[in-house]
Amino acid sequence: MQARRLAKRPSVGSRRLGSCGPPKAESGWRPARREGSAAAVEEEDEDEDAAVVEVDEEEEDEEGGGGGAASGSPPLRGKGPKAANIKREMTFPAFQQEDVKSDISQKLPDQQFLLFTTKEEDLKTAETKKLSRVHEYEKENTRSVCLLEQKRKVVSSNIDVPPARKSSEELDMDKVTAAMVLTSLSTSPLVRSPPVRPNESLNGSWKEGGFVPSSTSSSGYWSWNAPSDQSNPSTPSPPLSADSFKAFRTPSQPDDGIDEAETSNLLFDEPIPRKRKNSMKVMFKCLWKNCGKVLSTAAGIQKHIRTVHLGRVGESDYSDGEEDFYYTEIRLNTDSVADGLSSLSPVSPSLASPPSFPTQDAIRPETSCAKTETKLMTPLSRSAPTNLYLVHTDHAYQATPPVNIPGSTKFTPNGSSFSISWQSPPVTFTGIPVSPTHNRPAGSGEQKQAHTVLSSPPRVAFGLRKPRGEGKKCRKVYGMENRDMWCTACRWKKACQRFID
DNA sequence: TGTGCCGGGTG
DNA sequence: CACCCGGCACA
Repeated sequence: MQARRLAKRPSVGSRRLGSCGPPKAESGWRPARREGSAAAVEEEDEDEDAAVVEVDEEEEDEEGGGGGAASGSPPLRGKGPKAANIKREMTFPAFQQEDVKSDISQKLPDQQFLLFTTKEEDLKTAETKKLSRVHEYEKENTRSVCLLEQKRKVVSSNIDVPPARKSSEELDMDKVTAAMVLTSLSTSPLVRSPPVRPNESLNGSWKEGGFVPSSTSSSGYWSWNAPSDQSNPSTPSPPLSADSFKAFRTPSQPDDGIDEAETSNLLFDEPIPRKRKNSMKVMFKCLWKNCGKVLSTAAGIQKHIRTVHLGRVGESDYSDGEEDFYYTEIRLNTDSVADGLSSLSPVSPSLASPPSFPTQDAIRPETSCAKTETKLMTPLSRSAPTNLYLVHTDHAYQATPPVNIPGSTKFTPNGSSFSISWQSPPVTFTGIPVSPTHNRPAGSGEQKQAHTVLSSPPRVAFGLRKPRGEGKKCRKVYGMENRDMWCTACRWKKACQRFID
């Protein structure tokens, strides 16, 4: 016996080392580096983004543009105005990508015009019209940008958080946005009124591409509906115009407080019936420990994180996306609580989009972080003061704030690893490095997986032993001297089967 | 420190 | 599978 024990001990020791039982052993876990299989995830992320944009449009329709820029930005939320993101913001929804290639080339207004104009002077007229239209919209776009700014100031002053100054990146994004709008205007089949209406056969092909004449087409407006979405058949939103404008909007302008309808009006001089104004203000909160700084723009918060927390003073333009992990987007309801609650309902853009996340929780739990978190009301949202916070974490690794909240996922400041901690000190987490969202080198799937773990109590997550039974046990009842009267389980030092709790 | 019992070894 | 025990967590 003694000899056996002596022989066993070493093996026991090594065994324990390898086992992943109690948290104690886990403290030795080494986190996976964030830099992971970037390529694979990027592709996946692209899909997701496209889907998000798609859904966002649906939601936009539903809210009647009340969300304005606020609801327009979610798909791009959390993506700083980095050069890499510019590319992303130019990414069309999946169906658009298809259509843009095929349909636009066939159905652009000028080409439509060509279809129906044979004389040379008509061609010239078309060219002139086109140019004048471009100039016109250039003016109007400038005007709308000014108004956006104005509106932003008003909204920002309504809440106590001072708006971050528009960074140069944002301005660049404005330019990009304007350019995109102009481009789309010059190529869009119809913005105000089509020079010539397509004939029936053309209509057919438009339908195929998802463009269907709306019920208001008699007034010269066409609506554009995704084939799968027939819920809003008459929403006037020409391809690559209003929606595109929204889609191209930079996340650094999360909420300008401008109605979508207003934007459309500005851009298209269209008397769109006003709908309820969206009262959600999207802010970006720094999740760095003991910081909690809130800025109104992603760029601002990224800059803040880069400079203040990451100490990257000289590389303000450079971003590896790491700072994305350290802030979260919060939706600040400036309306009544009731409205806030309704906004928390599953209609939320990121929540009510099964198509966007076809492989949500059950199938791919690691991709559902943000959503799960929102559903579960994170500590941050719970600790929100008077205003209602709706926390969105689209950023990889970012589930809950790294502030002193037990049970939060956090990322170590060195960025080389992330960790889950149920207490303040982080417990490193081993995970499979998965999808870097966007263009960042790190993975988003990781975060979501981590969050899945967080969604359940730590005991369950770590599979700790069940609560000790408090009833009588054989040992107590019979005593050591009557060990032969014990149940076998007790004799074997297993859970008592005679006095089961 | 005593107790309950998990995890794993041995035969 | 029965049996045993190291060792951990908890009271």
